[in-house]
Amino acid sequence: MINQNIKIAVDAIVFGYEKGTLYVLAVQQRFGKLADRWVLPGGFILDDEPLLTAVERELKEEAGITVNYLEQLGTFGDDIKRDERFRVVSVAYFALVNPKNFVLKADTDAKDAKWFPVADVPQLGYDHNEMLNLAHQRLKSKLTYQPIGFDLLDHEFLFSDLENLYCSILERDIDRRNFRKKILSFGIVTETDKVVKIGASGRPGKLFTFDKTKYNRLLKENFQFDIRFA
Amino acid sequence: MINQNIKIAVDAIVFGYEKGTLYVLAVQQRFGKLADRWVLPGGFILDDEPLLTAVERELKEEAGITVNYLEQLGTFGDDIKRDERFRVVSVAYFALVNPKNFVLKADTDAKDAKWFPVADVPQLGYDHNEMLNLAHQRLKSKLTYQPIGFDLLDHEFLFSDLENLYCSILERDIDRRNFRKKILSFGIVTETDKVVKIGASGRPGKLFTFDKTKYNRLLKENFQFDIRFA
DNA sequence: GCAAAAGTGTTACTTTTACACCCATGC
DNA sequence: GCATGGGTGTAAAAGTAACACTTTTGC
Repeated sequence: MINQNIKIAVDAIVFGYEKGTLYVLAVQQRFGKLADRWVLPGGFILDDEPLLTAVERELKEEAGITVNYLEQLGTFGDDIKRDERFRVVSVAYFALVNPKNFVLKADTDAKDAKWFPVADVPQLGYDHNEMLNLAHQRLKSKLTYQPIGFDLLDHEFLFSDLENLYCSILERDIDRRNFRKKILSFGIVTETDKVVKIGASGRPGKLFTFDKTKYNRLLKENFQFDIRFA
Repeated sequence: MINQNIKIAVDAIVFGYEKGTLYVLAVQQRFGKLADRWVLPGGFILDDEPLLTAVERELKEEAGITVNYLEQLGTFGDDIKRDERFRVVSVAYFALVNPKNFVLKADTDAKDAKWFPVADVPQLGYDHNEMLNLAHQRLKSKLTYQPIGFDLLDHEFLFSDLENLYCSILERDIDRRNFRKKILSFGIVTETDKVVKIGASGRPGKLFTFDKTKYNRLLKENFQFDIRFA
């Protein structure tokens, strides 16, 4: 049997969105050489634990959250000194959550857990800024060909929320009329009969929901979600 | 220091294309419980070896090839019994090569190395059919938004070669005129002054090359390669 | 009545699709 | 001269982009 002296970890890049700002979750290490440094949530996997389970466990333990969307991003194992203690290969996961749904609470390994605006993230430990950059790119491109924006919003949202999410994450202006037309043409966003008003002034707007069931049905018929325009 | 009893491997899904057929490279195991079984080329990584280097080494050792294109596909580590001997997490790589450029030669660990038509692959060891399926999907989708088809063809090729590659891999008909117009409009395919004739009859065709330098230049100016049509 | 956000259509332009005939060669 | 594969243009249709005014509400 072969001998190998490498450890396997998972790390998660968890994005949250609120009022025009994109955030990423970081935790402050309690122990070790990088104590007090901010890093992405993550940790070593257990011998009998699937990778996905490990990420979910770490997110629960280190920040007290359960995400809406989770997919593998990529594995970091080319730099054999990415952890200076010993060799660690890390499988990075890309996750989305609505920050409103949770109060962050650091637990076991983490001293603190916090949302940082992606535009203003400190230097993180290990190669975690690199992971974050990759995830950020993935988020931007995925937003245009998969309806993942809804995983960052409330279950019921205003059309302007969706529009602002796209504008701020993609960092460009979007024509409100064309955007609404396009999204509605897919038929995966449903108008509720609720009307709300946010703030002190302005006309109240209707609330909408994302119809995931319908989306999954359409997928089978070769439907392609696609929003790439000015 | 934490204790972990998990091994890390890499595996490669190497696609080759020739005369309208898509092939995948498999090797026959020489040792162990799966001796004689066909599997994807791959193996355990060394303690001080980057993942990418490990894949390249295994491809060299087990089949004697060097690929044209290599990227990470994904990491398989959710099924903790995917290798029945002990737990192995495997990082799968997606690779493209022109089969004409090499004569396969099995070496060290592999008893034999062989190209199988993707449409007619035997039952492979471990979860390698699953990896192959994922890679096959990736190939199909990537073909439409990245100019990777050229890595499967000769350096100089006929337009009909490119067209047939797209038709056969995407499994649909393509309008020759529209296809040529679109590809040429990108300006990344250059006409050489060579003219060749293949087979016994028909008008000779011009040879073309893919201008990678120009493609990379265009990428910086936000160029988007994109071929999705009937 | 005014400030603020929601809601709504039309037109020009660009891109995509559909489609068929002539050309060069070997036999 | 015919069989085989290479090379080419145009018109209809669809989709995208650009653009501004009216509505509802709170103050």
